[in-house]
Amino acid sequence: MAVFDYEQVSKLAPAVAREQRDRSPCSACSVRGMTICAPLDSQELTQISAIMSSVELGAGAPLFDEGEQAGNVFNVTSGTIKVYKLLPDGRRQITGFLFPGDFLGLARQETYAFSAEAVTLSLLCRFPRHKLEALMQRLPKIEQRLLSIASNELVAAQEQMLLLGRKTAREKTASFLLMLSKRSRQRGQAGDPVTVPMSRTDIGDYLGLTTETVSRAFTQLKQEGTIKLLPNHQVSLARRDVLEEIAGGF
Amino acid sequence: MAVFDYEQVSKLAPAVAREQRDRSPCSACSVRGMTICAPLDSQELTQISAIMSSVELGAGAPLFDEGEQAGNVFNVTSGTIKVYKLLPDGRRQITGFLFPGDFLGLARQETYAFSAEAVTLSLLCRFPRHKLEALMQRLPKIEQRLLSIASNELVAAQEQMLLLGRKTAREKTASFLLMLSKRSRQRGQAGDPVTVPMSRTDIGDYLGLTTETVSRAFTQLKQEGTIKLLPNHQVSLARRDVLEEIAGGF
DNA sequence: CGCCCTCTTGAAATTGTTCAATAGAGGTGG
DNA sequence: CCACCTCTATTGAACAATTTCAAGAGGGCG
Repeated sequence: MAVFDYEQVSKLAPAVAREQRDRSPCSACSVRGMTICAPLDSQELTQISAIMSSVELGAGAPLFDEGEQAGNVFNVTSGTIKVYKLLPDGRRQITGFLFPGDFLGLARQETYAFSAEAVTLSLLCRFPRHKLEALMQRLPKIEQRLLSIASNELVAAQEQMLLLGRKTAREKTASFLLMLSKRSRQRGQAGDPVTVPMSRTDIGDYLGLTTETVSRAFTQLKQEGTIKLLPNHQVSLARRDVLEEIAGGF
Repeated sequence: MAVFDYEQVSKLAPAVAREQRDRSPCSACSVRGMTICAPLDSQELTQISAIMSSVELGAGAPLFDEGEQAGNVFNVTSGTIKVYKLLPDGRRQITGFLFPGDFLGLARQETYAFSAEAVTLSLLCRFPRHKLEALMQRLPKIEQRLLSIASNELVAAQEQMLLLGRKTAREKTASFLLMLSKRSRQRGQAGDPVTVPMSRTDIGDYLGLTTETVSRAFTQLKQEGTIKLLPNHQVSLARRDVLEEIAGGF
């Protein structure tokens, strides 16, 4: 019986979340150094893995919806997740994209304050909230780590508010590409031909723009030679310096 | 010698921060129940007050600037503080207004990620960061409180991103007034004739609009009878239901 | 190989900005 | 206490950026 026997049902998107318990999944975890698990020793990892289960989501599969009982928190181990809020008439604001190593569900409320959905095929570690909270009592390191994560998210959120409130479409797009590049490097991947797994619509909903405006901004940057659009959702930041100049302080 | 002998030098704005140490200031604190001090008993309050000092800022006085060494964290006890980020060319995004009971400076970085400045005459409690961190080791309740505060701020930040990215000027303005009203009630003050201490420019920089657009939105809401503009920075939410309808999900 | 969905491109419409001028409010000094 | 002065708010008109509406092109999957 294989240890990592994630069943492959999730290609059929939007698919239902698949899950599975697992004996020692953390030892092979490629993102442990960046997650809430980072400060834990192997004995503590055993404790946290005891309350953890795995979830696999196909592209487009929902993880949870805003307003739903917030029973779990998650750690992304592979793929891309988007987190968003809706207005009553359906307008959508994506408040963040999550990549491997990112933590999800920090809000200390009864219900989720946002919805979460897979952009691509994704794997996550799931922790029942009440169990993680119990564990935090014994391992204050986890709580400290969460505070540190929350602080970083707060800084990022303010940066995003600056972008949404004060940057032009062109500046927003440049900032977005640099953000993707930076985060790709943070998790040890290439920073230059950067993978852009999400649709133009998703990018627009993240930047407070329409699909069309995002498309035009990409086209303009491409025609100037600042970026190159490559196959397979790859974008080359041909002139990173120019991009940084345009983005203005990212 | 009076216990609360804050010297009155701050009328001359932009004034330099005034400060003063104090023996037992917390006992008279009117916002203790909402701050980081909330979970502490009187013995613990003594400990935290030992590392605290008071700061008074006149209207317009800066508290700190983005990029500055982040040596202190603060608790607002009276007045209004604005927190903002700037683009290289001077465009400004106000990422939050802080009122009595609010905590400031949570970011766990070497330097402040934003600037802070008094909107009105304000009083704050100041804690040297390294001392507060040392105290947190002994009083994990404080750390838990900070995590709870950070979570709430994160939820608010996402709400603000939805506003900035997807709401119209009219919707933003309605949301803003409701936010002020809600927070006024949270600290036990009237929710209806709400005080709007900040300028139209500040409101614009908070909502991602210009002064003129904010002014026009106020005028329109006034002419419809949804709000009434009263003297002394007061606004009556004559038709709160309509305002909520316009704001859309606040 | 073809179909469907996403992306791109164009033109018109709209929202919000910019520029400009007036009105109002608060504070100061006579 | 009143008049003045300055800063803020309001209003108007022209302009610009982005959105909306509408086709067409491209790419990936079955």
